[in-house]
Amino acid sequence: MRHSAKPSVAKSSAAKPRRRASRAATPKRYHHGDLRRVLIEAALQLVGEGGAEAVSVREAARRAGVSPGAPFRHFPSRDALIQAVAEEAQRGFRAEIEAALRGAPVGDPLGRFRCLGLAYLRWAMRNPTHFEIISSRRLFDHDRAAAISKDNAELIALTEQTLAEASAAGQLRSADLKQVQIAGRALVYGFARMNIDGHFPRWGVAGPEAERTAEAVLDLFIEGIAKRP
Amino acid sequence: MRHSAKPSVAKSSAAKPRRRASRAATPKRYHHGDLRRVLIEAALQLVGEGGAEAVSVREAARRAGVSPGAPFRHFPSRDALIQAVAEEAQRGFRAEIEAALRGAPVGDPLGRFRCLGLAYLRWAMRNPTHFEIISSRRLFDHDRAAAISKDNAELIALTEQTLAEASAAGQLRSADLKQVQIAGRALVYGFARMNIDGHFPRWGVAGPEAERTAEAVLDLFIEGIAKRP
DNA sequence: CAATCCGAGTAATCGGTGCTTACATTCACA
DNA sequence: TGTGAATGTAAGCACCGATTACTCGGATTG
Repeated sequence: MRHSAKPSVAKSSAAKPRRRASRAATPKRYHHGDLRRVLIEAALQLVGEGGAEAVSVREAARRAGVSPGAPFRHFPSRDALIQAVAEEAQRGFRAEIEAALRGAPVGDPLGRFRCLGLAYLRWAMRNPTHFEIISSRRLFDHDRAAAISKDNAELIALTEQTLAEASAAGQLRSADLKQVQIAGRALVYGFARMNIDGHFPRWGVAGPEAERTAEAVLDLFIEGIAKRP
Repeated sequence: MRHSAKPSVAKSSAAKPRRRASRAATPKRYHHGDLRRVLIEAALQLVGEGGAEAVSVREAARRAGVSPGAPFRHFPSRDALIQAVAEEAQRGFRAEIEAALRGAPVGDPLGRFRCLGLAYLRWAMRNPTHFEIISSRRLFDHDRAAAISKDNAELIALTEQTLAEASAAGQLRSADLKQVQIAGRALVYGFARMNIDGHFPRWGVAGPEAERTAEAVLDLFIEGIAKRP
């Protein structure tokens, strides 16, 4: 926020300095001990409260009980802080995808493709702020975040490969795999963003219902691309 | 932007006051004449340059050649300015949709549905900043923008009705029209947002190619929901 | 034509923001 | 036990949105 649209989030849970677990307890130290970690958590909290643009370095510092300049010892800029949050989120996302893939059917590529889509949607619905922060290019410089770009490229390659296997197994109707892949991505991305952007209330999709709708929509798409007798 | 990430857009095309067309020309007047209009245009320009969050009242005023406080005579807040921009964008969007619908086949509901999707995608691809500003709920209060909400509801009802006609004509495979509608919306919305959010470069979709890809992806979806022999 | 009303501009100011610099404190290792 | 590096604070810059008191000048009147 710029300033006065958020007039006073302030002064609530500030001033609770932590220290290394291996040290004796003294309630107030000059050195924080784990400020970087706490700042990331505070930023994540701020994302959840008002969107990624609402992350303010000062407010994060305030919540960490530290002076406004302190965060810049750990992050060269606000963007770098947000990028760190994004890397955190990306790790969680990747873990979810890989877990889902481990539980996917082995001899059924299209079924694996469905699992991928389902994991994508489920994670996005349950962690909308995390999803938002890794999805929009404007929030930070994706080119600098090598880990995130690499992760994304690998996941894209993974779906590509899965689709290719499905095609080779004769499970697909269309021959243009690239179009199928982009369409699938647009579908899940669009669904996840509709959730973030607050479209679902006017579509009559309530919160808890959204995850089931997500699955139904994904199945609709997959039936659409599958070869039928 | 918050401040120094955009250090000096300034001082370029400022100080060109306009006046009512029906008046004689005097190059500098105390009263601007059409400040509201010029501010909306400047804001639209700013959206195009740095995203909707980069719209700054001061910069808009600067480009209109007017003092920083002047815009608040026309808009009670920054959000109100952005909302005015959004209403402008929504008018253009609606006009595009209606034009496409006039040129759509009459006896072919699914064909009309395709026309709707195509118009949506084409407008979104050609006016990404306009699309962005009406798509995200966080940028302004949609509930206050009655015109936009009404427009949206009407367009949603239109696609619903078109789908119902297609279903009645036996053109659809699935019986759950609501899911088909949401899936279609997620597809086109996701595609449009992928464009805005800068995803296409890493998908190997270049700029001019995007519009053709959009059409192909839409056709893939429609074939997927259509009843086949 | 002159007086005046009031819409629409200016100038100054406030608090909030990202970020930088100079300084202070503490930790960890020699 | 010192001492340098790491990490905090304090102060201040430029910018932002928003408010207030003022001032200008176009249009409406008598």
